[in-house]
Amino acid sequence: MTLFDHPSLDLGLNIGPSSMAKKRNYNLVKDEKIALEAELDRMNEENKRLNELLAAMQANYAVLQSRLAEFMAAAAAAATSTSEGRSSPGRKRIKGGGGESADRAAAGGSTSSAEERESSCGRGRVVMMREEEEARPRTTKLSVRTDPSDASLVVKDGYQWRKYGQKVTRDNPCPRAYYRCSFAPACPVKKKVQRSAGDRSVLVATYEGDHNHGMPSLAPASSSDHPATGPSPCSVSVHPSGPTVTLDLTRPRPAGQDQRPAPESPDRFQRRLAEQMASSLTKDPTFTAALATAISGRFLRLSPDHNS
DNA sequence: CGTCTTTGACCTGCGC
DNA sequence: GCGCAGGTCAAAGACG
Repeated sequence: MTLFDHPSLDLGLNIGPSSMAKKRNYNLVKDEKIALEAELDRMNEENKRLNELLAAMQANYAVLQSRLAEFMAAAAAAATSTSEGRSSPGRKRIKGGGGESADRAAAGGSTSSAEERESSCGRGRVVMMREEEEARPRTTKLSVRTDPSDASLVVKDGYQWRKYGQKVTRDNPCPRAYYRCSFAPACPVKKKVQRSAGDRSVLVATYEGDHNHGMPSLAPASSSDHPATGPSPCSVSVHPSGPTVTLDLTRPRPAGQDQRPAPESPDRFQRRLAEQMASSLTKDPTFTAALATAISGRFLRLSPDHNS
């Protein structure tokens, strides 16, 4: 299908030059109008269905996220009870109470027995897990595919970061970069960025903590920092076969959004999605060229030479 | 001149 | 206690 055949690009421009030509094409235009209205109805129906699907997916996402948080907290609590309850060989007493290192042990993954412990320990355990969860800074991971030739350890996520260190770790020959949020002086969020050991084209960013301020890129003054190559879940491109909208819902959200516990309302999400699509389309030179071709094509089709 | 990056030194926790 | 590894500090230099 070419752009000219695409129903959404048929702009309905009645630019016929003479009344004779209009009369001749009256029936044709009428048929076309009916067909377009039918197509519009169909699209509206489909849009409605997709909206419902999107709302359902958002609900599932929220449920999964809360389950994951509960599961992680259960694992941490299980590890704590292990170090307190029994003697753990090969592990020294931890400075300052041992909460942090217990968390690290849990992050390492003693998760197999976590669920059964949770089920056997009852409600008091759950309350304790909640308290631990609040005390511990939240960590999220974000993988971004980049150009393999690009050696920089920069993940554009809309926030302003200040690099304060770089280190080569044992398990990965690629250096790990350490960043702090520099937008607000008191913002406790830290970020570690390192190339994946398996796939060098993938940057893995680990975020720690929650921002105590809004997203700087949402402010008009600093819009230049908006992620151009960042992990936007939506991308729009124009192919010879027509415009293509790619929505990658499998990817995690950017840090600033991901760290908000409450999911966005469907209305807000749709608006943001529409803004992103419109922005991508208007920025894409191939789209504007295709649009110009479609309009000029429409002009030519309605000219007397082409109607005879 | 202010901000940011680089990089070696230092600190801290963990395993032996 | 020592060594190792990850994380952080801070001085120096680059850059706009």
